[in-house]
Amino acid sequence: MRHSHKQCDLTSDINDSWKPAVLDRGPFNMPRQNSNLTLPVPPGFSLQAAVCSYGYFILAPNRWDPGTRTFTRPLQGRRGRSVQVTISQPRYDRRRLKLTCDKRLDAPERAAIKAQVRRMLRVDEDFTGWFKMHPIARRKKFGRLFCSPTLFEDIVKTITGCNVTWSNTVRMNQLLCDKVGRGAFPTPAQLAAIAPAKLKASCKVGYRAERIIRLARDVQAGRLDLAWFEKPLLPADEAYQALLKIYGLGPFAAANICQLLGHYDRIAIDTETYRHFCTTFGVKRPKDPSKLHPRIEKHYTQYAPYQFLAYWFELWCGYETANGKPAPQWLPHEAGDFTATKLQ
DNA sequence: GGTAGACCTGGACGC
DNA sequence: GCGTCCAGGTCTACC
Repeated sequence: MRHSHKQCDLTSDINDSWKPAVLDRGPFNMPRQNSNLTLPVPPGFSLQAAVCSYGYFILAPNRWDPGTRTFTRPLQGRRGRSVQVTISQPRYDRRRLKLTCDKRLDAPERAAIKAQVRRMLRVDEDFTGWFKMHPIARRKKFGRLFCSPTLFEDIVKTITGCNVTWSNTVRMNQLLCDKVGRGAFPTPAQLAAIAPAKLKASCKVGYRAERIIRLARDVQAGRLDLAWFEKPLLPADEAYQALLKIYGLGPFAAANICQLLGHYDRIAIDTETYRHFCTTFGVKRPKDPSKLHPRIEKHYTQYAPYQFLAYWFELWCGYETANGKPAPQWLPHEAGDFTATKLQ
């Protein structure tokens, strides 16, 4: 569990600076200003392994550039303004990430941007136990599953991933950013202000519109406190049961959000899990695949409390094999063709 | 508690 | 080009 683990002390804040940018002089040929930040990371940390480890890195507004091995996306700055951040890991100093922001930031804003990056890349989580248990995963630096800068975005992304093909999930997230978030991922306030019918029509989210907007309005009105789910030491089961009470989240979605919160002792079982389990372990797929749940759960008990990481490692390696190259080299259009419906 | 149907979209397929 | 069917997870009504 993320919050029960020993947290790494990576709070030092050195070398942050702002300087006149030469990247963009703007329409009036006036120099703009940006901020360059540094973020300390633990030994052995790999940016590309942390980013290219879970499908959400492909979803808008996230952008991984395989050529430059940099990650870019807008994050929330002060008073909700959008700050475009590019993250790289310099070869000369693997212990720090370089964050290039397109705006000049003050101290609180720098801290906010860093906190979002730390969440996305799970910089503060301690994976010692997992790496000890799984040497192959340790060699591949696999464990930090990519997630979103906010739990709200993680939940919406999970909803858009349910009951739909992956290519459709990609489209929904792109439209949410383009039509609602002005290029960034929509905030609860932005989504709360839209009528479900309008969201359905503009972002092609179908019946999910009501679920997404009800979530946004509950968060916006303070009826749902998402910070509660990120409390240190919150038991995984308590988080799971509370997630199930959110309208639109069932067992799969709640279990998936649990792993995004750093609780790995529960597997989010969907049709992809059935496919993987049956093909990998030579199990005949029953007419009612939900009968496989106890077998799947029992099989991964050997990896407790990291069941989901062990399962996802197998699945992710399978995707890389199917795609003929490691995830950091995938292009966005290449990542949508190897889920359950395509691989069976 | 268990089950069936509806929800929505894009893609595959048959004509 | 058009119509039909299917996949996907959750909710709700019904038994």
